[in-house]
Amino acid sequence: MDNCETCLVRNRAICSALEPDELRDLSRIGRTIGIEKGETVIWEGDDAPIVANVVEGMLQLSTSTSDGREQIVGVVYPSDFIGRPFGATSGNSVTSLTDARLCVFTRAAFDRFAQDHPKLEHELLTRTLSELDRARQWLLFVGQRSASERVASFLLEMSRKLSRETCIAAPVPLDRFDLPLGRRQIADILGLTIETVSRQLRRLRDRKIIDVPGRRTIEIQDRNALEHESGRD
Amino acid sequence: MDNCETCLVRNRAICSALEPDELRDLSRIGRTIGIEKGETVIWEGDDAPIVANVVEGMLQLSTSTSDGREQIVGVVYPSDFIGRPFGATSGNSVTSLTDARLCVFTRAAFDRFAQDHPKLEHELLTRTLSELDRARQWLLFVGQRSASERVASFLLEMSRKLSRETCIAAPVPLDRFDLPLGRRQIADILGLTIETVSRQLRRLRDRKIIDVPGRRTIEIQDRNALEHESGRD
DNA sequence: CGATTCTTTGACACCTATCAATCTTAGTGG
DNA sequence: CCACTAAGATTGATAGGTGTCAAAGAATCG
Repeated sequence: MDNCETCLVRNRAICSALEPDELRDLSRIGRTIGIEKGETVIWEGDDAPIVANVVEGMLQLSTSTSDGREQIVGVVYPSDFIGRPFGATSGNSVTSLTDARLCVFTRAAFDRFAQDHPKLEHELLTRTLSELDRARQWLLFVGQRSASERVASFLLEMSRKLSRETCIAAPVPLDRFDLPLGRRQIADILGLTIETVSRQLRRLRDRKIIDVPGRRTIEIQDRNALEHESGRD
Repeated sequence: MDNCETCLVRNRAICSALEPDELRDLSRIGRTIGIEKGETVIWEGDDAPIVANVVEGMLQLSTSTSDGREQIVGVVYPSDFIGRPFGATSGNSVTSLTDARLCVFTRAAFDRFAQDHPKLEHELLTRTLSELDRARQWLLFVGQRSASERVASFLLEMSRKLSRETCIAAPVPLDRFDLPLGRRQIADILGLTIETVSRQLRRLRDRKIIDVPGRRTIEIQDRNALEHESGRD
């Protein structure tokens, strides 16, 4: 790996659990790669040969059914960990939604390193537990929320997440931002169709809760109303 | 705890990662409790004071929305681990669906023990990773499957799970079994209403794929057809 | 520009939730 | 042992929300 010292996620990724010298050891078995939007780095069903930290960008975790439908089961952001260490096959594909940078390790090397560094494992464990909670929260979301609630929640989440990207110091939700995803992807994330997403955006626009000046630009005009639409979560 | 030697889940729960002497140490900080059907042992939002292994029975993990709807986000079986160690608040309630037996630890004691036993943490980590995969699989399920697919899958899952309960050695799916759940609970698990569940069961019965001799008894008459209904997963 | 891709919009059908009534079962007390 | 009751389950009628299909409208890229 190039230089952990200047790494954007140095203090947020699992590496934060390590001492400087341990970090140097870890850096020796990893390397940073750039990937393009749309690239799939891990395939569902493979026993993926790699694991990685997300340094920059946004990626989707997805599973598909035998009849071709696809559901996005998670979205990961910088500092999140991807891949399935310790020898089980990956249950989902990982595909980048935007251009991205990853700090990757071969699974074998990572497994070995983790074995010798319980602190790292502990950190990974607490993260995984949180991730599990998030997944279950999402379950609630997809299982019981109406299309309008889903779209509203999605916009709010984006507004929060994107602000972290632009300005880590002051995570104030943005009122205007560009979606890094197309309608197709939004629909897959929310478990809806593109048409329904489109119609819901229209409805929010008609009611002056948001504006959609460009195809991918969102401007939140009435945040309270949007939160109300989301079902207050 | 009473006696790990005779414990039903000794070889399947996280304890399986420990040596006999370590196990004895762990047993000193835990104890076995019986709980009744319907009892809630962990409440959503609390920073639950306990964690536990499920020894016997079936419990649900659930989250509820501000407007009172409830979604079951997971079901746990013997040998599964419940609770949220390492100081975060629990994102969901844990309620027993049947009478059950748990092997409980105070969170503080468990956290301390885990710190000194990386093997235990490692085991917990791999389990949590698997659990995460399961949750994401379920997400696909709730997000994209029709009512008939959900009910069919549910019956198949039950047929598998219940056979493990009755005969650990030979996990052959049962063709006739009693559901430990009422319609309300099934509906919550599947993200449907009780009426829809009822109608789907009727439909399967009409087509001679299953029989429902008693309110809670299911008899699978055409397993292939049922698997076909489930969308083959 | 022309072509391709993405998005919006419309009409329609279908699935599931909702509401309401009936039927069944289990539990209770006379 | 038999009403009686309350809870659970089934069934029916209806309405509403989404998906589907089809077409038209923007935007992007060569």
